[in-house]
Amino acid sequence: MDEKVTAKPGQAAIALPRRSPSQQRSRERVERMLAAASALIAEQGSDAMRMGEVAERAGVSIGSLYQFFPDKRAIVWALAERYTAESQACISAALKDVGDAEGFKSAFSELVDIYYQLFLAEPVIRDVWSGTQADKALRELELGDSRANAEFLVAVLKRLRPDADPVELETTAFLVWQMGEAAVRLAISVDREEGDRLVEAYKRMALRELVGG
Amino acid sequence: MDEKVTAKPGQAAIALPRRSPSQQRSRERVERMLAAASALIAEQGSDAMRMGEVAERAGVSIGSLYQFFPDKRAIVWALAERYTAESQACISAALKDVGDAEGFKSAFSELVDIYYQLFLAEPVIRDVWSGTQADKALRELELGDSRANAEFLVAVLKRLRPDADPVELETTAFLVWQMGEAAVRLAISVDREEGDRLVEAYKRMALRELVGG
DNA sequence: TTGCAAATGTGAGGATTACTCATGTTTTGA
DNA sequence: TCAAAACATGAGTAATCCTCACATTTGCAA
Repeated sequence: MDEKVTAKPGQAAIALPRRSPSQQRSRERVERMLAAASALIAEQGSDAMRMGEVAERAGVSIGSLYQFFPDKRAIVWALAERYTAESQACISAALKDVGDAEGFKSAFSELVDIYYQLFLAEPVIRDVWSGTQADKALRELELGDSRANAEFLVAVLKRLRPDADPVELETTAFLVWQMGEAAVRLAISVDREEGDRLVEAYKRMALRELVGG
Repeated sequence: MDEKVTAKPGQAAIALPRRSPSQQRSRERVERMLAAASALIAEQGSDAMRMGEVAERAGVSIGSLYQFFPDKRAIVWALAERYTAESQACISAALKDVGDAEGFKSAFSELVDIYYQLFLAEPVIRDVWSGTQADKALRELELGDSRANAEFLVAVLKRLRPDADPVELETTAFLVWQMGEAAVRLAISVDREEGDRLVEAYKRMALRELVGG
C-alpha cells in the first residue's frame, strides 16, 4: 500500500494509488484534489497543470497530494477511470438486449451519440487519451480496454450474423470501434456543425460495414 | 530571424527555427542534431528525450542546439515536417492520374500501404503525432494538413462521382482520411499479422464508402 | 593578405517544477 | 486513556529546459 515507485523523470511505470483515503476527512480532501485537477485540465490541459496549483485550489498542501497520488499522471488517470467505467456501463446497457439488425442499428447509433456527448462535456477524457498515446504502457492498457469494448460488439454481431467468419468479425469490430473513437475525437476538434456531420457519417459507414447496407 | 519566444513553461506558441544554418559546417551539425534526436526518439520516445543527450550524441554543445531550435518541440517538429512532405508527395503522385473507379481502388490501396510502411519504419512519426494531440496549436496545424490531404481525395471523387453532393463528399473524404490515419496508427500498435488484417479491413471499408461495393 | 562583421560555438548557471521526507497533528480503536 | 495508525505540512532535493555573456570561426571587402 506504499510502494516505492522509482519514477525516473521522463518515463515511469504505471503506479497505482499510493494510499487510499480511509477517513471521512481525507476522502473529502481527495475529492477536492480531483475536482481541482479536473478544472485545471479543462482550462489548460494536463500538461500545463501544475501540481502546486492543484494543491492550492484544493486547499491542501503539496504533500497531501502525494499522500494519495504517486505522481502527476496518477491524478489524470484516476479521473479517466471514472469516465471509462461510466462509458463501459453505457455500452453493455445499450447492446444488451439487441435482437435484430434494426435494433442493433438504433442501439449503435444511440451508443455513438452518448460517446460523443461524453467527450463534448468532458475535456479531461481527450486529455487522458492523448496522454495514453504518448506513453507505451498506458497505450497498451488503453488498447486492452478498447479490445474489451469491441468484444461487446462481437458478441452481438455473432448473434446477428452466425454464419460470418469469427476472425473477420473480430477484426472488423475492433477496427470499427477504434474508428469510432477516432471519429468522436475528430468531431470534438472541429466546430459543432461539422462535428455532427462527421459523427453521422461515421454511423452510416460503421453500420454499413457491420450489418450491411 | 531571432524572435524572442516567451515560451511560458507548460504551453508555448509554435516557434519556427530560430536561425537557419547558412554555412556548410553548421548545416552538417544540424543534420547530426536531427539524427541524434531521431535515434533517441526511436529508442525511448520524445518525452524521454533529453536535450543534453541530443547534444552529446550529436557532438555539439547544448548552446548550439538552441542556436537552431528554439525549443525541444521544434526538433521533433522539424523531423515531422520531412515525413509530412514525403507523404504529401506520395498522395498527389498516387492519385494524380486516376481515371475510373478501378484505377482509384488500386491507387488508394497502394497509398494506404505506403502510409502503413512509412509508419512502421519511422517511430518518430507516431511520436510526433501523439505530441500534436496533446498540444492545441499543433493539433490545429495537423488538422489543417489532414484536411488538405483529404482535398486530394475530394478532387478525385468529384471526377468519379460528379453527381454527388459536394458537402457530403467533403465530409466523407475527411472522415475516411482521418480513419485511415487512425487505422494505420492502430495497426502499428499491434503485432504485424493483426496489423495487416486491420489495414486490409480498413481499405475494404473505405473503398465501399468512397466508390461503392 | 588583412581585418572586421556576421555567423557559429560553448557551458556554467538561472528558473521551473515534480516529488521527498522529517516532523507535527488528528483520528481510531481497544 | 493512550498508543498506533492515518493524515497533514512545506521547505528542500534533484532533474531538466533554456539563456546569455563571452570565445571562436568563417566569409569577404579593401
